[in-house]
This record gives sequence, C-alpha cells and structure tokens, in this order.
Amino acid sequence: MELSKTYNPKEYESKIYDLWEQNKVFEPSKEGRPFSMVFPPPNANGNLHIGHAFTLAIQDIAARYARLKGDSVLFVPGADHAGFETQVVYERLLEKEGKSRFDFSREELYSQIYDYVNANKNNTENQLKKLGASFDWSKHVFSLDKKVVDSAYKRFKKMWDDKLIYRGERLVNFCTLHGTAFADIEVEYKEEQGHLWYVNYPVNGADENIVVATTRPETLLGDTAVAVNPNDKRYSKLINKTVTLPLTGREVPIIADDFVDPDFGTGAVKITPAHDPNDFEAASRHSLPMISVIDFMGNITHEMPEKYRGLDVLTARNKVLKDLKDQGFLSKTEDYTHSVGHCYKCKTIIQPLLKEQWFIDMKPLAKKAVEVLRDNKIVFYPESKKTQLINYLNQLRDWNISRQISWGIPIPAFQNTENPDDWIFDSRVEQELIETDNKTYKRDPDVFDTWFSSSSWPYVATDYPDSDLFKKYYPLSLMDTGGEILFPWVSRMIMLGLYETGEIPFKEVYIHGYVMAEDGAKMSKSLGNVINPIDVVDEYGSDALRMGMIAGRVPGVNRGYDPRKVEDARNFCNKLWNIARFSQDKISSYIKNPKPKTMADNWIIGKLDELEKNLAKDMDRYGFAEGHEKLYHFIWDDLADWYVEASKSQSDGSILAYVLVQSLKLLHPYAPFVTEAIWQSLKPVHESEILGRAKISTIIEFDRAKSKKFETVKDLIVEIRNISNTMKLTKRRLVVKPSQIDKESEELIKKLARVGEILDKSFEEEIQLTNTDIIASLEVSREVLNGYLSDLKSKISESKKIKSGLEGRLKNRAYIEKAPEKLVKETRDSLVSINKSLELLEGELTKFKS
RNA sequence: GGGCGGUUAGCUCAGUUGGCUAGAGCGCCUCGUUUACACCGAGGAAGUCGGGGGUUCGAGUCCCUUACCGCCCACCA
Repeated sequence: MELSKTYNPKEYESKIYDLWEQNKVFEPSKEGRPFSMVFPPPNANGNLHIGHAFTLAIQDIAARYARLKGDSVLFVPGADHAGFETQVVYERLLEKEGKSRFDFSREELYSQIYDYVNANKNNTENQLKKLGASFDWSKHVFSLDKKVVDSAYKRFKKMWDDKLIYRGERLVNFCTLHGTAFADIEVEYKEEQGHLWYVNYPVNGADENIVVATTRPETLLGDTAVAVNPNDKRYSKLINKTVTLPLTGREVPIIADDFVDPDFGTGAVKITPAHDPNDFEAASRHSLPMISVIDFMGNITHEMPEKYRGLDVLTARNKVLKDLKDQGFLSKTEDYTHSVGHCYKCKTIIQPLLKEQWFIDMKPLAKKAVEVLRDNKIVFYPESKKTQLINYLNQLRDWNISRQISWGIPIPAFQNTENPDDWIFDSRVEQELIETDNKTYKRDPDVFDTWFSSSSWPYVATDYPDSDLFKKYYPLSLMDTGGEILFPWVSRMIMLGLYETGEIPFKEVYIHGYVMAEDGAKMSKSLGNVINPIDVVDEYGSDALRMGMIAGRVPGVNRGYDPRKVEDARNFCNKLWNIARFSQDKISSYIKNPKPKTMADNWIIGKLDELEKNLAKDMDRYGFAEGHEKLYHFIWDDLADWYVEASKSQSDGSILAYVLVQSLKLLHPYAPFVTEAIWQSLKPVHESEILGRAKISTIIEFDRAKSKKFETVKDLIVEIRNISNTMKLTKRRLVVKPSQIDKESEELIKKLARVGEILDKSFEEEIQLTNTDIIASLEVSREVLNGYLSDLKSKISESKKIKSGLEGRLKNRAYIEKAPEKLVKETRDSLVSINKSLELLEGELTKFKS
C-alpha cells in the first residue's frame, strides 16, 4: 500500500473503528487476568465536551494497555438519562415553541422526552467512537434500561425493609422556578450583599423588647419562637416568657437552645422552622409548630395575613419592612454579606421549604464507607482525594431522593387514599391507582434523583448478582472520574456498592482534573471559551487530541487546554507515519526474532527494552503523561533521529521492522488510529492481523558492549556537529588513530556527522575533541582556531567549576561516610573523567600561547 | 471557620522514596533541502525552582513561616 506524504487521520479513522468493531476486538478475551472499568455515563441528551474526551483518553489508554498486556478487559459504555438536566434542556425546547411543562401530563412529558433522548443518543455514541473508545458496545447500559430500573426498585425496597428509607416532612432545597427539590450537594452557594435588619419583639408581661436580627424579615410571619443561648445572662430572666409577634399578633415563647451564638447579632434569634434548617432542628427539639410562609411557587401562603397573601418573596419583604418601620418595630438596618443558595441551573434563590419526601438515612452507609477507606481497601490517585472523601462522608446528612419532575425512574411507592400515613411499596408504577387488600393506593408522583440509580453503576453494569460477568469483573479494577463528581457519584457508588453487594465497587480510583480553557478559566458556553473535542478531532485527528490532553498532566490538578500540545502530538503522529513510510521499502518479510548485528541494531534494541520496562512501571501507577513522554522520545529521538539515520547504510531491514512493530504495539494505547493504520499497511511484517489485538512481547537479546560503543560514537558525532556548527566548518576532516576506531564507527561518523575524510595524521591547526574516550580532533583553519579561543576558555572554566564541585564533595568527610557508596563512586568517576577532558582542553590552550 | 491544590526557562507544564551539571513541548537565534517527514533535520541561547528561616554530607523535593493565585466543604439569625 502506497502511503501519502503526511498522515491524514480523516482518511483512516472511521474505517479503522469499523475494522475493530467488525472483528470484535473490544470483547473481553477468555483468557487473561480480569481488568474492568465502566465509563462514567454521559448525559444522553447532548454533545460530548472536552471533559468527556479527556476522561475517555485516560480510560481508553488504561484499557488498551491492559489488553496489550494480555488482560481480559471489560470496558462498559453507558448513557445517563440525567433526569433534571435533561428535563431542563427539553423545557427550553418547549419554551421556544411557546409551551411549558404545565401543558402536558406527566406521562405525556415523559414519552416526549424519551423520544427526544432516543433521537440524540446515537449522536453521543458516534462521538465516542470518533474518540476511539474501545468499549464493548454489546454491554451498553442506559440508565432507564430495565435492569437499572429493577435494581433501583430492589434497592429501594431493601432500604425500606432495612428502615434506611423514611418518608418525612423535612426542609428541602426547593427551586420555585423548576418546581423541584434538590439534594444538599446540588445547591450552589454564592456570597451576596444583603442587609441585617433588627426587629423589636415586645415581651409580654415586661416592659421591654427583645431584639432579633434577620436577613429575611418576611419569614417572621412564620416564627414560632425566639431563641437565646441558655448561658446568656442578658436574657436569662426572659426565658419561658413570651413575645407578641409584630404584624401577626401571635404569641410565641422565648426558648433556650445551645445552638444560639450569643456573640452574633443581638444573641437572640427568631425561629422560623419552615424556612431555615437550623430553626427546623431547634423546633424539632422543642416540639414547636411549623408554619409555612412561602409556598412552592415562591409566593406567600394563604395562611398568612391577608395583605401579604400571594405576594412573591421580595415584594413581601419590602411590604413587611415598611409595615415594621411604620409601626415602630424596626430598630436598625445594617449592610451584611452572606452566602445564599441558588439553583445550579437557573440561579433562582433556593427556598428551604417543608415538604414530604423520601430520605435515605446516610449514617450507617457512610460509616461503612469510611471504614473501607480508612483500611485502604481502595487506592486513590492522587491520594489526597481519599482524605477529602473521608471528611465529606463524616459530615454527610440524609439524602433526599425525591424529585418533582417527570423525566426519571418513578418512585415505586403508593399512598392509601384513605390514610395518608399508610405507604406501601409496589412496582406497578405504570398505574396511578392500585388496589390492594380492598384499599386504594395512589402512586407517589415523584421520581428518583438520578444519582440514586447511577450510583449502582458498577454492579448493575456487571449484572449483579448471579452473572458470570459480575463474578469475574466485580469489583471493578479502576474508576476514573473528574474531581467534580467525587462526592455526588464516587462516594455514593462506594456506599451503595457496599450496601448491596457487601464489597467495594472498585479497587482503584483515579481522579483527573478539569480541562480548563486556555487562559485557565472554566470553560463555559456563556464565556464562549468552549473547545469542542469533535472539532479538534476533525482538524488534528483523534490521536492528536488524546496525546495533546494527556501530555504533561498529573492526576487531580486542573490545567488549561493547550492547542500547542495537540499540534505537537499531530506532528508526532506524522513522524511515526514517515518512519513507517521509510521502513516500507527496507522490510520485506516477517522475522519473529531477528538478530541484531550492527552497533546501531544493538543500541536500538537496548533502548526498546528499556522503554518497554519503564513504560510498564509508569502504567502500573497510571503515570499516563510519563509513559507518553518516554514513547515520544524513544520514537522521535532514538528511533527516527538516530536509528533510522544509522540504518540508511544497512541493507538488512529486519531489526528496523522489529523495532517498528514493537513501537506500534507500545504506542497503540495512546494513538490507536495511526498505529493501526500503519499496522494494516505493513501486513507481511507482523504476526497479528489487527494491532488492537496484539500482545506485548519480551524484547529480543542484544549485545550491551556494542550498544555502549554506539553510544560513544553517538557522543562523538554530537560533539563534531556542535563544533562544526558553531565554528561554521564547511569541510569536515577528522583526525583519529586507527586503533581508536573501527570501520563501522567510521561509516557512522562520516554519514551522521557529515565528515568528509577520516585521517591518521596531524594538522597544524586542530580542535581537540574532549567529550568521549576517543582521542580525535577536527582540522580547522588558523582563523577558525583563533575564533575557537573564547569557546575553549568558557569550556575550561565550566569544567573547572564542575571539578571544584566534585572535589568539594569528596573532601567532605561526612559525605564520604554518609552518602551511599554507589553515589560516592560515581562522584569519583566523574572527577576522573572531568580531569581527563580538562587536561585535553588545557593542552589546547597552550597552542595559543606558543 | 476547615480542608486541598498551585507558584520551576518568554509561554504551557513535568520533576516518583531528598542525590550530583534542574527537564519537555512550543516560542526564540544560527545553519541546512543529505533517496521517510518543513507537521522536517543539525546546533544554540535561556531558569539565584514565589520570599524568608530550618533539618541534612546534600533541598525544586522534607519541616516552619510568609506572600500571591485557584478550588472544595461547613456555618452564617
């Protein structure tokens, strides 16, 4: 096959992906140690972003490297229905048509969104294929697949039976625009400029006021107490008295509770149980009534005094303030900065509202998770993420799993129409009403939080509990995700995995940082700095994007996207391509274990051996960037710049073929497309039809002495090039004793250092070479030699500096005694060789003096 | 308030348990078209590793302290 001058990814990538799929390259092999991963399921509703591409790059490299090693690799793709997210996207579409979710029933909306998602699902899958994802597509899991839904029901039932699930009227984080509650972790807090208003509450039976400070004066309509610290002497005589609530005239008690900070505000705090989590807890402790002031639309409820009813929160606040002022209750106003929770989608202020919801008691689940983490049952990269996770788990509150949206898995719970406290579990969720024991039950209209189902991913994807898949591949080998879902996803997979299967869900966790925009800011549509990975693939190729993102990145740290790295990676692919182009003519047939003959042969085999071993070390600890750098420099520097050049004078191409074949294997995880494209064009040269299925092999034997000799000649060549370039030598004649150098070295020097002649005689004007053990010199003119003087002087002073450094160290007795013996020996050797070259250099200097 | 990360060449970043002359890519300068590649080749310049102190024979690496940048969590009447 004729290869074009530059590698054109577009010409090959989709064909190669088809080739892999048709040959079922990504199915787990029967033999080999199990290695398993699930890909964090992207939302089924849209396009992949750069973060997906990065996650995929990491995992795909790990998967392909495992296959290369001979592991049996299970790599499972998936898609998430992303309940709330997707419904928001769909509502935006409806909005464009002038409609809203209120125009449809729950069932209608669900089926519309289902059709919409189905139409978009292929899009995401095709993009993943473009990125080279080596998934076993036959194992694909969608989070609304029957097995996921069944598992959610089973788990809900089990938790219900274990009394881990409870239904309760609790404060939930409610977005009044979207009309749904959120988990604590979904609320976004932001610092905001506000005010602290001081309000007088007249104490009954005493001629005084108790002053409370508040940022939300409208909520005083729902106050059911005033609290002070029990040890606060200022207020001790008022405890158990009552106050008359301004504007409502209601009488509420003054209570004592430890949670009140005497130093904040006035040390007295109004208690509004229906709209503040602390107040809610205090009210529970003191059995106080809870009065809702704000409804689920964000307006003042009908239980409130008539003049405020139906007003939105802000209008109500202003009216309350005016009334307080007019009636003399407002004592003062201060500016105050505090943090306010917002809906992470629409930025509406989150209202803590009282609502009946399903909650999971997290304490026992978190406790088990902390135990396995403390026992180091799961290895984290970077390790610091484990500590962060433990801290998070230790302060975890109960999890609200009810969502008031249509798009999701219906909660399989039914309420007795006659008795609101009678709830039963039943999976007949397609019916709104069911009959059991002659009683009628009505389905809970809510759906599960998406994370409730996605947290079962590791064991659902492997078909827990009885499948062979589960037995072989669970716990998963590696879980890689971005830092942003360490808490919402990783933590819950650990807790639920332990709860349901009794085992950890994965053995290792790799947390990668975000791919930021070039300037280090977060990528976001509103800033217009988003990089679309598919555009990059179209321009530079899939391999280039992968390697460009991986290069120089460490786990857990956010870094900007660097287009220069992608471009460099594209060039690298082209370099490899051209090595193959060059090799094509040189190699004819496949020899499994060729014999290295020349110095260069032995040297490159030595380098290849070193590469394979070091790469294994890097990959064992998921050092993706380090591995990449080693491959890059081996292929570009050692193979292309030295071996290919040296081998141009060789007729036997068997070692070139061997090294190329092994290099393709080792690079394949990082650059699957270009390596496979080359592999396919080199058909007669290797044992395996498809590179994606090739296995790593032990590198053939080589002669270390010959390899070392090549290294010396290489150093000599570099020195000749250096002097020739800086001194601008046009004609290069090298003087060296025949005993110093053999025929093979001579050829290499002539060819690679562009030396015209190698002679066994002295010239009047010469520059002595000092970097190797070979005594040699370059013939130069008097003029050049004079110009060399300053170079020579700086070389000498540099060598002297090094020399004195080495001597200083060796004079230090403590160094000799305490430093490792090997190091001291190395220092002595260095000193010997620096002395030798210094001697030569100083000898040169005498030429100028004479 | 608590926790975490970053600060190394003009730019973007590596630097694994302390070890010798601190690296890479890009950019920059000089030269170059020699039977793969200009998405190229050869050579070169460029860093007192944020500041200060300490431990050590030896510190970019460990400890203390300080400055700046960024992230996360909790509370906020």
